Formats: sequence, C-alpha cells, structure tokens
Amino acid sequence: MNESAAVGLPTERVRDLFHGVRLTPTQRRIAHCLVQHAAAVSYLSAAEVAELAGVSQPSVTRFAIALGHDGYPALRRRLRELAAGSTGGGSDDGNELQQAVRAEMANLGRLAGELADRSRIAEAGRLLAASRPLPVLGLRAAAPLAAYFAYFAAKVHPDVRVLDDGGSLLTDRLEQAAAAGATALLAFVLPRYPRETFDVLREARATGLTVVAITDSPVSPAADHATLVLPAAVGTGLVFDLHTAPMTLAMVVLQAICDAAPADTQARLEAFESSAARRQLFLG
Amino acid sequence: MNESAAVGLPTERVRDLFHGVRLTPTQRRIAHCLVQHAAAVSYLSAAEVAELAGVSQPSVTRFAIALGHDGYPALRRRLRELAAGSTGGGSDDGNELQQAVRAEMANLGRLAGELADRSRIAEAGRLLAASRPLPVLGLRAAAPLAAYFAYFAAKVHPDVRVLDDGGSLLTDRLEQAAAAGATALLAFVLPRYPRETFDVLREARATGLTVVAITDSPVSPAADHATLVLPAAVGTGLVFDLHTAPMTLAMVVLQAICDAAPADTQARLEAFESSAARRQLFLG
DNA sequence: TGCGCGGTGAAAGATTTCATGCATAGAGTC
DNA sequence: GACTCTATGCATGAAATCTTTCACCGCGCA
Repeated sequence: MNESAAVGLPTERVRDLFHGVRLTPTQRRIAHCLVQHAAAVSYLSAAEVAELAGVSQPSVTRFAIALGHDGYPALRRRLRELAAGSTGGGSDDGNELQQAVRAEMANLGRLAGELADRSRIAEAGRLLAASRPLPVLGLRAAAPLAAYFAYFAAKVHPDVRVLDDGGSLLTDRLEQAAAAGATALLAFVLPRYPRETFDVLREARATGLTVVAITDSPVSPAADHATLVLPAAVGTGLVFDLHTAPMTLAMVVLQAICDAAPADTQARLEAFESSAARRQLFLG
Repeated sequence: MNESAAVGLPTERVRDLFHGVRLTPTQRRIAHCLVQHAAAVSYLSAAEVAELAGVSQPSVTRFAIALGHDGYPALRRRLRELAAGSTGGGSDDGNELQQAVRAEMANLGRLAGELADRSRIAEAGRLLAASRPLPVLGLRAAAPLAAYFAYFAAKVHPDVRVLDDGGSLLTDRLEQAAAAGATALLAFVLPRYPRETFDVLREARATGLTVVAITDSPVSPAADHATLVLPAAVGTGLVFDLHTAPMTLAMVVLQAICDAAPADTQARLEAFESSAARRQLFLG
C-alpha cells in the first residue's frame, strides 16, 4: 500500500476507502455508519455493523467486497490499521479557519458546562411549552435561528409563530399572538443587537408576556428585558459571526419543551411522520 | 474536570484483572503477554494470542475462564472496554444534554481536521464568488441555514438569492438566476433530504450551474448531484437535528468567498457599515 | 517402580461469523 | 402498462473461531 502520507484525521482516511467507488443506497448507509463509528467498528462483527446501520448482514459483506477487499474481515483489518495510525497524530494550532472552529468548540464546551444544571433549561421548557401560541422572535442575523427553532418546534407544538421580519407588522403580530393567548416569548438576541429587537421586548413585557432570551452573554443588553436569560457565546473568529452555540442552546430548549409535555409531543411527532411518509417528502 | 472512577493507566487496569487469582506458569505467560500488548490483544483471536504468548490456544480459553469470564470472547470484550476507557475518556460524564453538546464539539473537531487542507474550501470560494447572481438553496430544515448564509453573504456579494421555499416558484427562481448570469449554486443538503432538493439540483446541473453542496457526509445523497461536496456532520443527540457543523462550514465558505475577492468585499462591507450607522440599526 | 495428580497441548465437537444462491420489490425504460 | 434490471433481504452452506474432551508428560510420593 502506498497509502498517502500520514496527514488527515481517521475520518478523512476512512472516507478515502470509498473514494471513486459507486455505492448503492444501502451501501451508503453502511459507509455513513463507518465514518461515524470509525473507531468502534473495527471491533464489531459484520452482523453488528449491519444492525448499527440498519441493513442486513450480507449487505455488509457485499459492501466490503465492493470496496475491493476479499471480504468483511479484510475491511475490518484495514479499519484497524487506520485507527491505529491515527492515535499518534501530531497537533499544532492549524490555520486560521481551524482556529476559528476550535474557538467554536470552546464556546460549546462552556455551554456544556452550564448545562450541568438543568433547572434553568427545564423552567424555560415549561414556560414555553405552556404558551399557546408560542411567538419566537429573531431579527436580522438572528432571524434564521428563530426560523430554525420554529421549524422543529412546530412539529411538537400546535402554534409556533415566527417574528422575524421587522417593521410595523412586527408589533401587530406580537399583539395578535398575545390576544390569542400567548403567555411567553422566546427571543434570540444576538450581536449586533438590532434596536428593533428591544422595542419588541419592551412591548412584550408591557403585554404581560414572559420573555425567555437566548443571547450571547449573561450581561448582554437582553438581560434587562428578559425574565429568563440563557447565554451562549457567539463566535467571532471569522469575518462574520458564528451562531453555533446559540443554535445548540435553541435545540436544548426545544428538547426541554418536549420533556415538559412528553405525551403530547410524541403524538404530534407521529402525526408528522405519517404525513411525511404519505407525501413522500424525504428520501429513504 | 475529567471523570473517573477507575484510576490508573490501562496497563495497571489490565493488571487488576489478575488481582488475587492464582495462575499456572503458562497462564502467567499469557498474562504477561496481555500486559505488554494490551491494546493490540483486544483485536486478536484466541489462537493469535496463543501464538504471541507461545502457548496453545486452549490455554488462552482456560485463562479467560480462570479469570472469571464466560470464555475468551468475554475477556476480549473486557479488554476493549479498558482500551476504550483509556483513550476516549469516560463517555458517561454529564447528562444527556451535555453529551449531545459534546458530540457536537466532536463534529466540529472533525470539521477542523478537514479544514487542514484549504484547497477545497478555496475552490468553493472562487466558484461562488464568481457567480453573479449567487443562488443559495436550502429547503425545509436547511432553509434557515441558507438564510443565515445569505444574510451575511449579501454584505459582501452584490446579488445573493435565497431559494428556500419549495413549489413551482422554486424552479422559476433558479431559471431566473441562471438567465441573469449565475454560474454556481450553493446548496445545503441535510437530513432528511427533501426530495424536492434533488429535483432542483438536477435542474441546476442541466442548466450548466456548478453545484457546491454543504451536506452531512461525503457519501450523502447530495454527492451524486454536486460538483464539489463539502461535508459537515449533523448532530443527532437530541430530539431534533443540530446543524452547528454545517453552519460553521457555511461561514468558512463565506470567508473563502471574501478571500477570493478581498478588495471588492472590503468596499461593500464599509458601505454597509456606514449605512447601518446612518440608520442607527444597532445598539452601541 | 508404580501410582495419582495437576498442567498442557492435540484433536474433535459446538458455536459464531461470514459468504453465496435465490426470490422479491422498486426504479427506470420502452 | 408490461418489462428489464438492479438492489436488497432471507435462508443456507462454508469457514473461522471458540470450547470441550482426552491423552500425554512431568512431578511428588508411597
């Protein structure tokens, strides 16, 4: 085996195994599984990998042969070699892109630390789950995050309303939500803090809504306007801001909402699934 | 910070397996062999260990049973756990939310590894920077990501067009973009892979557009429809998917676009800044 | 010297793991 | 709408791996 230089993570080298080979959908599932569980797979039997990937055991054997090996054990040996070679990898700071990504990992690390105490998150979940409708605010840079949260939240909550475009209509929509029975508002308040966001927050509190704010710091300008502040740092290593930690926190809050009303959410999820299947929305 | 109950190096913990058990000379040879090749042995069969230790294969089985296991495979499983525990650290730390966030950190870590080679990213930047207009595709769950990218991209590119709502209008918009001079398309293709996304991708390639796809795996269904595939894993530790790694990759691509035409982007950024200041868009 | 006994390896039996033939389902084609 | 062709899972046969049985060897002892 010439096998390229020692550069690259195990993931990348595992990926090279598939290079240029045409794979069937089932084989792609197996490949995906290998990439994700690269280290563990080198211990597993063909049947175990099959279960992990949700395919039949013969498919795993055929996959190994499709990649040019004599059989599954040969593929597994190959994976073991890759795993062994990866343990002694060198480490340096890397280029500026890598540094930015690593800084983002650190942000997530701090978030993980805060999540050790679940009580604040759980309370956010209770507050938001109880609000019908549930308005979600995110303006300008925060608008995609609000939409992202709302997309998934709508699968477990009967009435999620995104407030993501500014202007005079914004206040209308907030008042309509309050009139319809909303009791809480989830707000994404991120740099560079659009002025309009705070106008809405003031309005919301005046209307009696409980404001849960996902923002970039416990001392952000949102703190003055929110009942419950959930901080998650924004990455600043690239030209534009990275919102991975707030995004993660958003999904954690959504999980808390699900936990607050498990039976309810489960029923809605199943309804969505059957509808999606009927409409063949997705591949696979 | 770290776990852990079981203190000590793997070697030491392997020794603990023999603790207080009376061993025959042959078994001692096997034990010695285990300590020396602890990591490798977890891959080997009983016969291979036997050869390594210079004893017969049944002796290895008997050794495993003498240590209180059901048989040699059980002992090997035990060794694997020890080996895994020493390399990967305790995976049982923290609650399920923290585990999900840490899994997301791992996704970012893999992404950082891939970014060691900047050539693919740089090429994506060149391809996309050159396209006027620049269509950005993201349907359903991927729509917020497309909007997020487009929000920032619009600050450095004169004509970014988001394609994020499905239906017949989608094709119209794509054709309009192509007619207006687009040469490339940035597509976010994430689980659960809406069918419609692939219709658009086929159409785009038929129109002659270069397709750059940000997707969750190098072997995702997007790979067949894209000129350039940029993978970033999706987090699956919570009820709904986490898109932090694709989001990060999106901003890395945007940075590459800026790098591809630095003077141009700098001028646009300054124009936006002065406009924002004039309109007092933001706090501070 | 003869006898018993624990330890060991060789070979046979049992079990798990892997590979292949076959029928079916689904996509694409005419 | 019928047909072909690929892909997939099931069932079965083949192979590897593991366990058990059994005979041998060396040692201590009467």
